[in-house]
Amino acid sequence: MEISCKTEYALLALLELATNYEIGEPLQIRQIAAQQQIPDRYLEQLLATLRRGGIVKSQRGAKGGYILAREPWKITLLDVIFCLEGLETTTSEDEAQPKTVESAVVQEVWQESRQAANSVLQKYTLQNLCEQRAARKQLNIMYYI
Amino acid sequence: MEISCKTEYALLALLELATNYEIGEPLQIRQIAAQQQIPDRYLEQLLATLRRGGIVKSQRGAKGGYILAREPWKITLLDVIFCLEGLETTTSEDEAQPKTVESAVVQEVWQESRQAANSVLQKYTLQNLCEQRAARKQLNIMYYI
DNA sequence: TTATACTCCGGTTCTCCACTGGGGTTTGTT
DNA sequence: AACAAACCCCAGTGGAGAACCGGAGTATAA
Repeated sequence: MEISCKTEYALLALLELATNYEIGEPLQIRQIAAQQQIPDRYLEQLLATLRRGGIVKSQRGAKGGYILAREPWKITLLDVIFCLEGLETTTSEDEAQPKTVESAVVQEVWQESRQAANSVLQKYTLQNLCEQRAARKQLNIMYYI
Repeated sequence: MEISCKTEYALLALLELATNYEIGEPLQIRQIAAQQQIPDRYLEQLLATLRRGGIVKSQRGAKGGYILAREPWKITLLDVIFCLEGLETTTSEDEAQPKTVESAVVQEVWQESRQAANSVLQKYTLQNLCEQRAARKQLNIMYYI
């Protein structure tokens, strides 16, 4: 139940893109990686996944980089998770049919619990996170006064 | 976010123990393993963990086996999960302090989502699962009529 | 044309999970 | 007391996936 490194990297990068969204200019991988301390070659792969998932758009060539594919308040955290982790598990069409009545019951409860977690993740958008970050940075400044 | 094999095995075994709880006689690993199609040497380790966590009690020697440490309605699914997966992650005292404000915000949301999942798992006890199983078996019988 | 920046592909290292095996030790039964 | 059933501890293996790294392209603004 730990937050995976991959997901955290992706969200940190998306936060950078969200703050730059209104400017309209693309952010480059190098900049994001340096800002958030992420290995750049790895971040490259994550952004490629996000692009295929329709979360971000890429601009090739000089002065290129990445931009959010839509407004920050239209991207929920659940969108991001699904894009990153949802595909691989459902590709091989392994429905994992429960064989016994017992395991069916267990999996039902599990699904309900996962649904509860997802509904929380659906509440939050990149915009929300940006606001929370701003509020928290204000707090940090006040501590130093 | 998949249910781990370990957790499912443990819950299936505990369901067996819960149905036998009123009888008072211990159930042996071999019996549980055969009933629920679990590798017995692996189940042995899981039951040892559950014993150290105070979920089950063991009776050594001939006619020995395992019994629930308390009544089935006093054991929640969250108890079981914590016992199985909670310890290992917190042993090495790696508090994983978020370095940046951004990652702190992300982890806060993550924690809220996990809390939502946990509160669902806390609602359900082994007793509940037994009842659901019984209800579902009735359904299965009706399909055959 | 050229430098920039993304894109595709493959490999490597590392950790964890599911599982197996070989010894023990405890304890009820005979 | 001897025995066997059953738990108990420790150690190792194979496969899968995660986190990276690197090279060789390819598109595109300047």
